[in-house]
Amino acid sequence: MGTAFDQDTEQWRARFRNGCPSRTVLEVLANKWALYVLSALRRADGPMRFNELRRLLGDITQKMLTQTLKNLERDGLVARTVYPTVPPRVEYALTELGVDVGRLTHAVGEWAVTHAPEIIAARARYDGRASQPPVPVTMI
Amino acid sequence: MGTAFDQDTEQWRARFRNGCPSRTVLEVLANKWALYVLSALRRADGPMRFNELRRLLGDITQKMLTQTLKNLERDGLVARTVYPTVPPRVEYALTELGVDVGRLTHAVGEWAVTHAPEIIAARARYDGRASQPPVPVTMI
DNA sequence: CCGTATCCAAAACGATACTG
DNA sequence: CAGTATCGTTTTGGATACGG
Repeated sequence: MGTAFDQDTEQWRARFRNGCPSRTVLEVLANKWALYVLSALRRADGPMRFNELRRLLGDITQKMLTQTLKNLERDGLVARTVYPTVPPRVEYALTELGVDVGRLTHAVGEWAVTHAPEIIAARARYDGRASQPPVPVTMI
Repeated sequence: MGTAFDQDTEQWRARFRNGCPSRTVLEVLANKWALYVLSALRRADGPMRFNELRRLLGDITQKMLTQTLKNLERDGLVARTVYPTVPPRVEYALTELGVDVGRLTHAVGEWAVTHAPEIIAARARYDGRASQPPVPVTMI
């Protein structure tokens, strides 16, 4: 028969078997550009056009911007509005949920500002203090 | 000459050029097993041995557990202690920074519990409500 | 202007076999 | 017990060309 410990363990395990919301949220944010697109839209505090985003982000390719925006739209974080003009005009803006995610990423950023230097230092220690490039730690 | 807007834009861009701490933190958490290993060590609230972790996590391979622990150790989140016995005994525990990351992931989990269902619903809407598998949304 | 489609390289992940 | 080494698959990101 299972002990009380086994039951707790099974409960704990169940959270990882699939559908773990923490994982879902991290999947949204963990790809290369999502954080930056979100930040750009948050900064704009209003709708932005496709090429406006592209110029702001600088070195993102069309493919990756399209893909990132599509994912964010799918996840309900960004709203896409198409104006049927010629040439076409497409605007992107944060949804309510997107604004809320922005608060979450801001919290992560706050934590990062104070603790990422410790992570970077730990890495330098682990890597054997050989030829460490000068890392700017004052950014967000 | 640059306008005030251009200067703000350049400042904003500078945060993405490299060394963005938010990115650093997400890199730590975004891989497949880090969150779960962290959670296991947090739950144990003390040192755990390699195979103890392996059994608890269930379907992780040796390779991925080794790799994940190595990364977490490199990032200063987990402390590895080797006892020179035969057979060898190796213990893993959260560092202070690891405990602190635990608080961060807990915050993400809290947000996820309340909002991941909205993300999942948005995906279902976007995907055209075709054959959605029953998703358990009450987990962490 | 706002995308798609295609191809390619690199990285993450997993299965399996072997070692002090 | 606690790993390392190797190999194959899958996923991710980027470059380029083309279309409504």
